[in-house]
Amino acid sequence: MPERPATLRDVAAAARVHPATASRALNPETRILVSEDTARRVSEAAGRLGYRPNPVARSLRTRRSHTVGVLIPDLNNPLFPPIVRGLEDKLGAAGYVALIGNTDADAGRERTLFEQMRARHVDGFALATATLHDRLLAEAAAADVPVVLMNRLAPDYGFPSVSVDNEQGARMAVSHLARLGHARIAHIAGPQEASTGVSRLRGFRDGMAAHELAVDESLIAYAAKYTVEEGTRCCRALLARHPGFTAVAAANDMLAVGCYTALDERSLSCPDDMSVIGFNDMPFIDRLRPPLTTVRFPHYQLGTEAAQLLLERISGAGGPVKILYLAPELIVRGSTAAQHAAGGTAPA
Amino acid sequence: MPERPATLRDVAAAARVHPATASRALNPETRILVSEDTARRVSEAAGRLGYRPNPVARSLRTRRSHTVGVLIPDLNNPLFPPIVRGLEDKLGAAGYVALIGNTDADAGRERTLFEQMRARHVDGFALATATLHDRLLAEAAAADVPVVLMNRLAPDYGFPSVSVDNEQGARMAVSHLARLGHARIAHIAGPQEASTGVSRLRGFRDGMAAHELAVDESLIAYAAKYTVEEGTRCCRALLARHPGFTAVAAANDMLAVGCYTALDERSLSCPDDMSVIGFNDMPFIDRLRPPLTTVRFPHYQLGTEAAQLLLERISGAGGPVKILYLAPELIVRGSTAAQHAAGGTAPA
DNA sequence: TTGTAGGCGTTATCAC
DNA sequence: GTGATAACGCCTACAA
Repeated sequence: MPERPATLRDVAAAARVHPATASRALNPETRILVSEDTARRVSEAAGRLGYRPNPVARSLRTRRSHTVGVLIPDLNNPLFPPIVRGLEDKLGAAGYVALIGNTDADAGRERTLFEQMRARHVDGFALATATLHDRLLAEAAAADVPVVLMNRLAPDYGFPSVSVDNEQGARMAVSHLARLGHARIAHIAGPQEASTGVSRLRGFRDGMAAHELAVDESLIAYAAKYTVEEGTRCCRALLARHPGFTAVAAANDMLAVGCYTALDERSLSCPDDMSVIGFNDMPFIDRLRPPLTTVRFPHYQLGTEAAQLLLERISGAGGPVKILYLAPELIVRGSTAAQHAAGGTAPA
Repeated sequence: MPERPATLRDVAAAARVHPATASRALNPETRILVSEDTARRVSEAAGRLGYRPNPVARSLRTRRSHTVGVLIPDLNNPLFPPIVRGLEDKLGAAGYVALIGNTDADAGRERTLFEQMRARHVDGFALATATLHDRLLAEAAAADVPVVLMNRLAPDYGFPSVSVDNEQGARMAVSHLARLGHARIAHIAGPQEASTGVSRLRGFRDGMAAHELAVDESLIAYAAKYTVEEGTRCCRALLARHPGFTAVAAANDMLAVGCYTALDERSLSCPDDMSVIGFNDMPFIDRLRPPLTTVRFPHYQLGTEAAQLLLERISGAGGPVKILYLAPELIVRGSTAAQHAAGGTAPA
């Protein structure tokens, strides 16, 4: 057991070569430059001494930290853990580690974290916090930092991205409700500064049109954040206006869960009095009361694909910017039901 | 906008001092060594040039990475995100960042991650994966690496730790069931290589004894992991033995959720036919069907306290090793009910 | 094929 | 109080 961890010099000395040669022998890229025999001697010595290259020194020299910054709204939102795991698993296999930052959807916090990560010389960023008009993204683009967007788009800045086809997913949600006989359908829209918010709203409108259903603008509520509380607030507002709707399509599962609370307050039963559909199919949502009908996409895979794209950018592979869409899938559970004659919250 | 980020040399040149002096002026610890006037000139120049110290170079020199390794079983277990957030928030405030590793309760993966993090020169570890007899911990102790244990204990190795008082919590769970009139109470024990598993089992026994209830060993099932699937498997096994029990105390919420599935399979109603109580009060568990009665402790605070203890160890403050216990709290919800005469799964 | 030399950016340890 | 110097561990022209 070496008191002080073995360094390249130690290995070189043990193999009776110059440190530079040892470096070449140990580095896969340059191993060909060194003779078969010395290469073997060096790696044998390295193994014997338990040599581990010092990544800090390597980073200083190569200006690569093998570290990436990951910005998400909040790890407590169950949507993100599987995405982060996908990302970390893929990055880890390539020798990278992720620094996670939670922005709480606060632009100031986001900027602080971004700066701190840049100061730590991360090699790139995976951002799940992009907004459509985003100063941070503008700066990142100007500074030519490798960036990949997760779950959200920001077409103005030309970054690669991985996300579900939100419009398609929202259309599927509306179609499901329409086929169940619902005609007066409310929408709780997500924040309109995020692409998810506007795309799902657009998908909602398209879906309604496809079924020749009228969109009542008073049946669209706008959530300021993707939180349970905002879902409750929006659903309360819709119920207070009380225009006799029988179903709610929420822009994501958190908002849908918030609806449950608002319905409970009025002793309205889901799905008997009101159908609710979400978006994301986040973990455990299938075990709620009632199990939520929702639109699924593969979270873990979103993470691995994002990692893949980011690694490509970091390795400097120019090529065209890839925009990857994952297919949504409708998951029917217990929160939606056929509209029966007397159902709904008919106007007084 | 400087093309190349400003370095300490640049600042020194701009302030017309030697780099070493600039370093002293900028470093809070050594600022007193430098004259009022030059200190001002240097920081002014630093500000003007937008100087950001290069943490990689600093790490190489100081052998401090301002980075800590965090090992947890699985980020997808909803218990961990709030703990990790507490940890990260506290560490971040002190200029540290966390590297998260998911071990999936696999000793091999754990070792690999540990080694990789050591290779990256993390300044310490926060471990939520400790087992009672743990080679990794033995080595960490021998190597004198700063370590703090989260949620679990390992008394043999003398590390500081933060956890809930598991025995007390388990006793509270049993008392709750006993007061509801349950006498034949089953326990789904956690893995016995983890302190949580043995402490909660001991608390279960103590609680039963306190209420003068007999512990039927055939009513104790042992889960190999803290997963929903294991909970289902264990509950199935208990029901198959069918010894007329009316309540289950599970060693954690995941196991309790697994019970729901097993009960559903037999068309047994919770809480009418069977009361179920969990442990942890993890996020969203209050919205399950039925809402789970459980034992709560403050997750976020566990993270912040662990960060605090770790920072103390890293800063080299010797002192006695602190073992911190957080108080458990019983949270009564809909999964437990009074035992009624005809209830339970009476033997055939 | 291997050795030499220099430097990545910072800080510790000397002198002055 | 400040400057000079060296080193942290590694990589890479360039030279031999």
